[in-house]
Order: sequence, then C-alpha cells, then structure tokens
Amino acid sequence: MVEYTLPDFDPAAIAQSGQCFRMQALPDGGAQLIARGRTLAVHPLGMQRFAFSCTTQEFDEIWRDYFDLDVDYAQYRARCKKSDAFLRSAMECGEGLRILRQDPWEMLISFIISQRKSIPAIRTAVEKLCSTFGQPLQEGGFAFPEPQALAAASQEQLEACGLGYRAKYVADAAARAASGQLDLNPDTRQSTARLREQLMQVFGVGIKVAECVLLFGYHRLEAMPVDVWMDRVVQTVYGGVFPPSYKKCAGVLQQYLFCYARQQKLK
DNA sequence: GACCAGGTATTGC
DNA sequence: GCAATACATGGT
Repeated sequence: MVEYTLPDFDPAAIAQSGQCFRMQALPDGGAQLIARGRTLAVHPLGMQRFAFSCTTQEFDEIWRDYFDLDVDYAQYRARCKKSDAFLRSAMECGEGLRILRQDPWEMLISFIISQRKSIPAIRTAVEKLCSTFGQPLQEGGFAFPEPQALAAASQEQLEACGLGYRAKYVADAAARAASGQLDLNPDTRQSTARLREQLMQVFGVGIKVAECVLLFGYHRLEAMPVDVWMDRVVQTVYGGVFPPSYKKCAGVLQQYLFCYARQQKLK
C-alpha cells in the first residue's frame, strides 16, 4: 500500500466514464482494475489522498503513467471559453476525470466490440474475451489477451464471447496485429493522421472507433470520438460546429462533455 | 418482452 | 456521393 495526494483524480468517475471497460467503481468512491497485466485497487482517504494497492516502485513505473498523473488538468480546463456555460458545467460535474494511457491493442478490440452495445454489455464481452483467451494472473483475474491468442481463435470461439457480428471484425484486427501490420507501440512517432489511416483499414473500424483508439490508446488528445452523445452535444450546444479553439485538446474536452451529456440524458 | 445500445459495411437512389 | 438499412446479442 502506498498513499499519495492527487488533484483532479476521481477513480470511480473514471471507471464509469466509458473510456475503459475493465475498471470497476467501488462503493467508497475508489476503483479496482486490471491493466498492463496487473491488478490494482485505489481507495480515497479524503482530502485528495488515495491509497494504492502496490509498491512505490510499481506506482512510479506503471500507475503514475497509466493514470496520467504527471499532467495538470487545470491547463485543459483553462481552454474553456468564458461564454461556454455548457462545457463549464460539464467540467465541474466531471472533475477528476483523466484520459488514461491504455494499451492501443486493447483499445482497438474493446472499441470494435463497443459498436451498437451498451457499456455494461461491452464490459461483459471484454471480460469473457479475457477469461477465455487471456493469461491468468497470480492475483486473480485475467490479462487482456495477446494478438496471437485472438488470431488463433476460431470464429465460433469469438462469437461465444458475445461478440455477435463483430467476431469477424475482431478476427481481422487480430490477424493484422499478429502479423505486424499495425503499429501498436503507444509511443510510436507516427502522425495521428497516419495511425488513423492504418486503424481504419481494419474491417469494422470506422472513424468513431479509430478516434477512440487514438485518444485512449495512443493518447492523441486532438482525437475526438463523435458518438451519438457527442453528436447531440455538437448539434444542440454548438450549432453543428465544435469550436476550433478546442481542437488541440478536443479529446479531453470530449470526455467531460460525453459524461455530462449522458448524465443529463441530453436529447 | 419489446426496445435500445460510445457504429459500420453495404445497398439503393 | 449520400441517405437508408441490416446487423447479433445482452441489458433494462
């Protein structure tokens, strides 16, 4: 166990923010998750203090980066225009949200599965995929499966994980990943545009899924997934055009807006 | 037991 | 080109 004081950090809110599917909010406002082949529990202690179920070394090597804790999110909040009351409300409501630095491969598969599924259903399918094809962990649970494991799976095995018609999409993504056609290095120097092209060549990956992988997997903060909720926000709040001044960190602002729109049941 | 879900590929005009 | 349409299955 280690403790830290961390501003702009709300584990339970992040767990429910729709950017990750293997992180569960806990009743105390904390969360537990499996990522990077490890399990972790986080508990709030009050006054922005948090307990992490790991060593100092593991925290510094893995979780500080994973939760993007070296970044001051005030800089993103400062981008909000004075006149933008909706975003201001969204940011107040979503205080503590961060963009996690998740694995590009896991994001690709997770968001392929996400299409036309509810978030609880996505969780179920991803978890089934992990328990079927993932490496069992000492602490319990399973790691996210390697590309080779999914590439070797049969169509029937994939469908049995509740993937439905997306099974063939996952199969194509796995084949490309296993054969090295995709650059899955989170620190790749490739341009966002180039990565986007590569991703969209995968059968079943359109612009929305590609943007999700760019944002949540490669931490390209200019990527902005527009799903049904964000579409409503852009239409009803911004008159059809997302403010150009938000471009550089559109993905971060999108995360506040997505959560807020969903909570408000914006129509 | 309908109804809908962090979309995409395909079809039809 | 661009607007309809089918799509598998689980959650509410």
